[in-house]
Amino acid sequence: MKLSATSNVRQHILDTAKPIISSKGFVAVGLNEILQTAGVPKGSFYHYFKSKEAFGEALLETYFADYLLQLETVLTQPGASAAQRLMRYWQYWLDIEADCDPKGKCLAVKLAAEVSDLSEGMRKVLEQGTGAIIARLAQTLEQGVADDSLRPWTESSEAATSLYQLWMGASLRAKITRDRKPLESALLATKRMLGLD
Amino acid sequence: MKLSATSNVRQHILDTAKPIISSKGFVAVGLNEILQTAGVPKGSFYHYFKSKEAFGEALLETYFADYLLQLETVLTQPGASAAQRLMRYWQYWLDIEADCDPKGKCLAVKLAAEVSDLSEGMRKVLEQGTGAIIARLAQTLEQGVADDSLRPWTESSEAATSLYQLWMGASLRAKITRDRKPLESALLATKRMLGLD
DNA sequence: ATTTAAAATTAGACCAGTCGTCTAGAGAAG
DNA sequence: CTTCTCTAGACGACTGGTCTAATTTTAAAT
Repeated sequence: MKLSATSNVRQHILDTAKPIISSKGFVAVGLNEILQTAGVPKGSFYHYFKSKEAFGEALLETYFADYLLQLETVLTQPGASAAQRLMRYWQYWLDIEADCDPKGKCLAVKLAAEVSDLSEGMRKVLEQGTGAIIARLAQTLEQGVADDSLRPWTESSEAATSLYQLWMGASLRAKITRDRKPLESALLATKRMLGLD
Repeated sequence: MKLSATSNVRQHILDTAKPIISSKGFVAVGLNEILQTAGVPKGSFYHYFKSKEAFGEALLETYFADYLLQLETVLTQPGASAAQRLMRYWQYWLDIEADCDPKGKCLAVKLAAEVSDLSEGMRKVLEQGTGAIIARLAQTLEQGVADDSLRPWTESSEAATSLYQLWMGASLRAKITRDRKPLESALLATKRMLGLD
């Protein structure tokens, strides 16, 4: 079994597609563009994915898997209070989303609106992925309550939900205005909502 | 000059397109679908708009114009405090965005991510439109400070920005989850941020 | 009132591009 | 030497936005 090679090509397609779709969207990008960039013939694509939609689901799945891994490392930095770890996360978010190049930006923000009325499968992955992120944030909020480094205005999972959504909205508006002010507003509001000032 | 008829057809195309694009997005919808639905021949389109992109700009322009008008009536309801008028606005937002049918929903939320990396023209309209909404909200926040019906955590325009973005994010996530919880979280957070509890 | 010039509107051709299919064969594994 | 995975890319059926040329409508002038 050549399973490693199999997943290499598959993963290579996914890796190539990420920055392209991240900047142009899902519908606007054709398979041709992705496959030419990846140097993979079209015939192979349908060996690894049964349709463009299935490919979209896989793209989001791997994206969230990676994201959650990174999130984990940020939120478990040793020698920092829960509040500090959390704020470092938002700071990362700000830096990434304030960058001009859309390639590295959050796929959830980019695709949520476009895709969730279009593909039930992709919508579900988005739902599960964002849910997992929020759950992980809630966990750190709990820790912050325990170590008394922050004081959320409400129950942890409720607070995590609102904070995550606040940042989604800020990122969306940052796409519109093309500057970091929306994100800086979010940072300020976040501090306030966590009782950090 | 048949100027009225001209703008009628033009406006008719715009009106027809709004719900379609509101539910399927900009790129995913072809001119054919819009024009067939509108009963306008394809050849006519380029008489009224110089390109699909120009049409997109016009669509957003009329959308924001209408929106600001409605916003104005909600925020000037007589016999209510600034806080009450503002909360009624968010409640409207919640009701619209929690509805299953995407046709009536906010075009800014639907199109921001998809379009602002794609068309500079549409991005600018989005920027100007959301800016105007935020400015109008800030005005009511000021009034609320004046009549002492609410106590924002920061300067009015900063607060208006964060609130609007919070609701954009909540709407985006409501699209993902297909329920009203994200919006209810936003409502709760809003009340808290305005010192209404 | 009839003709004519001009403008508004439409029909449909156009080609590049879409997703997905399909047949053929290359390459590796057992 | 058979079997199976994977590659190759032409192909079909269709849709995309755009544009030019023709038609219809309007207004003006005789």
